[in-house]
Amino acid sequence: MLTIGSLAKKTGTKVQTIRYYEQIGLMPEPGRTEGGQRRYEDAELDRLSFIRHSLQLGFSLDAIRELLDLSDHPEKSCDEADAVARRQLRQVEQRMARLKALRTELKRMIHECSGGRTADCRVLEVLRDHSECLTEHDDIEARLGWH
Amino acid sequence: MLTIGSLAKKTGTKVQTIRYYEQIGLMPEPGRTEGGQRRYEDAELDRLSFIRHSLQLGFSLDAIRELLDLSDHPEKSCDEADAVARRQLRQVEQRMARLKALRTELKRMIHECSGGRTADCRVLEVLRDHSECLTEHDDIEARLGWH
DNA sequence: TTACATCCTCTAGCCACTGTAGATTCAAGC
DNA sequence: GCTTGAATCTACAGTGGCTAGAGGATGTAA
Repeated sequence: MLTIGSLAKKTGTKVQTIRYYEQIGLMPEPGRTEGGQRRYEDAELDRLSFIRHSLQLGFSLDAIRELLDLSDHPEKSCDEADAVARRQLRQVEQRMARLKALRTELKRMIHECSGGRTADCRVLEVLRDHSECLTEHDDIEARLGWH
Repeated sequence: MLTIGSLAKKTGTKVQTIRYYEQIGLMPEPGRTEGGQRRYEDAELDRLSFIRHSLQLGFSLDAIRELLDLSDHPEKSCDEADAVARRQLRQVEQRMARLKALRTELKRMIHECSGGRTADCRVLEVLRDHSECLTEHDDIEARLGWH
């Protein structure tokens, strides 16, 4: 039997975050003491570990919900879990490609700037004039995805 | 003289976004018609282009505020602008390193999964048990940064 | 003048939390 | 049994960077 605080410590989660997961239905409603405090079993520790680890691998809470559901049904085919992971991999690769382009542009900008007054600053100049960019980066998408 | 709609079209921004930038003080309050509609000058078009382009390069609105301020003072040293860009580069490189580790782990997970029932699914297994991971990815930081 | 696209303000929602306020409960020491 | 103080409880507001919608006013071309 774990208090919410020790569950938090064991999983590297904040207490409020656990309550938040319960609120959005990712964690089940746990048992309570007479006084109304939450008490957790090992199954809930496992579930939370699963959630946190999946988050660390970049899955969204929605994707995690899907994965948990699959995990709860051992007799189902694992094709779906596989598909979720592949989708995630694709996203990661897209973000990497995008970051690579950004890095190139930033490096060039910084490299070309040789100090002096902001009036002549290459960094600011490039920011002012998109046409100075070598790479295209017109689409600002997936801004809520992180990493 | 541009309406907010044509400014939006020219810069690839949504109308509401422009109003939002005004609200947070990133864009100045423009002139208005008698009826109260916003009308923009070329200077404002330039400023918005600067903002959008910087966003595409991954700068936060706060960093952009700083850059705009520097750009408004041509006599200042450009060291600061340089520093902002370098900071951004560092962030981009950190995110790339992190994504690379995630990609490795995801690929391994997917590769090892050979179909069948979810009970035996390697994807789910790895998610369940962190110790199966080769790379470390304990810190979930910078979740608000995107790309 | 009439139609209708565009504009206005205001509010709420997105994700995945985080922080705070003020009240209650639990466990250990006396 | 009593006191203390840490941990817990609920409820709500805020983060970044927008986005969507309601409900009404304005601008412009035919």
